[in-house]
Amino acid sequence: MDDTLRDKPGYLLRRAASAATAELAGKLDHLGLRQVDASVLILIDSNPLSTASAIGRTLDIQRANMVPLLKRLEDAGWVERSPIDGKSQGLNLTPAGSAKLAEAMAVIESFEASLLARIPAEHRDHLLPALHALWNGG
Amino acid sequence: MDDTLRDKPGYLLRRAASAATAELAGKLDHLGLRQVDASVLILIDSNPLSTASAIGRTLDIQRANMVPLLKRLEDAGWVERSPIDGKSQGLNLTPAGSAKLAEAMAVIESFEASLLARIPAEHRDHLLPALHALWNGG
DNA sequence: TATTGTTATACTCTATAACTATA
DNA sequence: TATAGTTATAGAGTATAACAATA
Repeated sequence: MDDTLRDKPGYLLRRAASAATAELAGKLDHLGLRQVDASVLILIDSNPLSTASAIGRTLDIQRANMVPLLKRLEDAGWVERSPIDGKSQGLNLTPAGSAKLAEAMAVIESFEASLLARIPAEHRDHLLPALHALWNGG
Repeated sequence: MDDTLRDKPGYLLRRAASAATAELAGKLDHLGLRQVDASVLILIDSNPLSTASAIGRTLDIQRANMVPLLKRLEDAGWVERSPIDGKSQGLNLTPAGSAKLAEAMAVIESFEASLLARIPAEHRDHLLPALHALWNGG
């Protein structure tokens, strides 16, 4: 099959992202985490007391879809809420959440390192700047 | 919001792909096409008489999901089938399908060019080799 | 035995609309 | 007026299992 699409940057981008996504998802699955769960844990950890809405805005997740997501993290005992004012709730990691995040970070960092290792050295350092330009230049 | 994720290649890859995907989807929408429709038209064009199963394998689309997809393209008058043997059917573009593909290609190529143009010149030529290594090196 | 095309179905992810309460 | 949290729901997209017919 002649795959004419192989050299189209948009197609390649999608396929590479999809392959990487699937691979990482498989590794995080062993921890009982989806990628989005890990992303939320990371953001809460580096932004204690931020709200569900703010986390959602950063990750492009609708407010409404944050509800079941956070419920899952709360039910697992990884995240807790504390009232900020009458309408907002600040999110924080529990000790169990911090421990789970540490496990997740180990998986993620080894995965990211392995991603970069696959790229020939002469191209490697150009990937992040290029992706950054693509993401923001839209 | 401190976005710790900004410099993780896997995350950046996913966000860049998602942004590019959404942008191209918007442009193809004017033609009544989804991205996957365009991909299928492209592959049929460069591989006449290939089967639905073969197209699906190349694009990582399940056989079962090719059925409604091809039905849509057939109903639009862009694709036709001709029996290869008792169990396989070869796919081809109709003249209307070729015309639609030409429109789609114009959109896609201008989009791809604009994607590359966003990348600073010193990084630009490294993107495709890097993505290729990521996609295949999994 | 393996493959093609197909049907039916379930599951995940995401989007939208509406509502309450508070800032 | 705008925002936070929530509920309910709809729509894509994708995955799985099963089947008949053919290679």
